[in-house]
Amino acid sequence: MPTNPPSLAETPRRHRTRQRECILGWLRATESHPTAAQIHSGLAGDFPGLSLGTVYRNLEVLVGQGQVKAVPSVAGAMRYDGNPQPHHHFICEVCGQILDVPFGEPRGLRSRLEREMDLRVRRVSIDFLGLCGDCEASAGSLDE
Amino acid sequence: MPTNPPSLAETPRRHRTRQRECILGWLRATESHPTAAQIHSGLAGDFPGLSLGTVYRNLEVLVGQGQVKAVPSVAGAMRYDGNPQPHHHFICEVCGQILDVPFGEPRGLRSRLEREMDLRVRRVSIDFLGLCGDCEASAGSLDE
DNA sequence: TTAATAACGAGAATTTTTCCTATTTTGGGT
DNA sequence: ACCCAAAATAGGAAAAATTCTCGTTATTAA
Repeated sequence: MPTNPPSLAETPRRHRTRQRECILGWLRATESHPTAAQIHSGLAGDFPGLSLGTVYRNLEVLVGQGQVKAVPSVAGAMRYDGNPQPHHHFICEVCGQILDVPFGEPRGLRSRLEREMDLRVRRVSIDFLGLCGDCEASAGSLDE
Repeated sequence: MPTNPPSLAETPRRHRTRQRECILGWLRATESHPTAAQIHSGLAGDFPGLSLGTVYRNLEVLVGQGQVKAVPSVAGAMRYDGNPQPHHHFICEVCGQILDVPFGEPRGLRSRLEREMDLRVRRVSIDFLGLCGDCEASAGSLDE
């Protein structure tokens, strides 16, 4: 059950709603790559009645439009990223924090795969796993 | 809630159990990067009473030992990979299939990040997203 | 204004994952 | 071979994450 088949057919004409704009705005305003539940409670102040289902529904739409990226994590819930620019992530294996990586995809990577494997690459996602500065500092003293 | 803190302390002495060996064997024998539920039902013939909890528990152990890799997916459940060698994945956005990529990490990638961002990289995971050969063939005629 | 329909909120339903408990298995000494 | 404590198991309950249903409301274009 993948998300978006590459069909360009019948795209519904989206209505602009306060809810969707707030979700997108909130996501753009944070660096934290939150879960759907975190977005929901973060918005609870402005939207006393915002439902979690609405958050999920809109994230799906925004991901489909390419305005938001879904970041699957090795542990726990899906994280969402309001940065639409192509970029990669560093994930701290201790605290779970996700950081944006300030450089792009190595040149020639996707064409190499397409050349070797008869398939079409549409995007490349690179995750760096390790210890963030803080966690390295506090763990470094114990085992090394 | 990340999986394995980098503590090298108290590793319990594992017992060898038929269940765990079958899970690992089954995973090594397939190319398909199955979910925990698929492993469970795939093994149901040999183990009439194998519980899904046992599958999850053992996968967790095997991942901790580095014998199995957990592959988070953009949509749906966690996938598991019995190939312990460092390698990367291609994921078909249409059929969801996961394929192993026959080459490794571009040189200098992790050191570049460590140089730029004050952190420790322990591994790099590259996912190529796109259309597999079959799906490209059947979709190519519609929208292109 | 009105018709068409996208989106909403609430909650039920599903799916995925973890946790708990009594019971069984394991490996190491006897 | 027998005993023991630690570790693992099945099974089911429970929690967490996500999707779906449905009656209602909001948005858009005509």
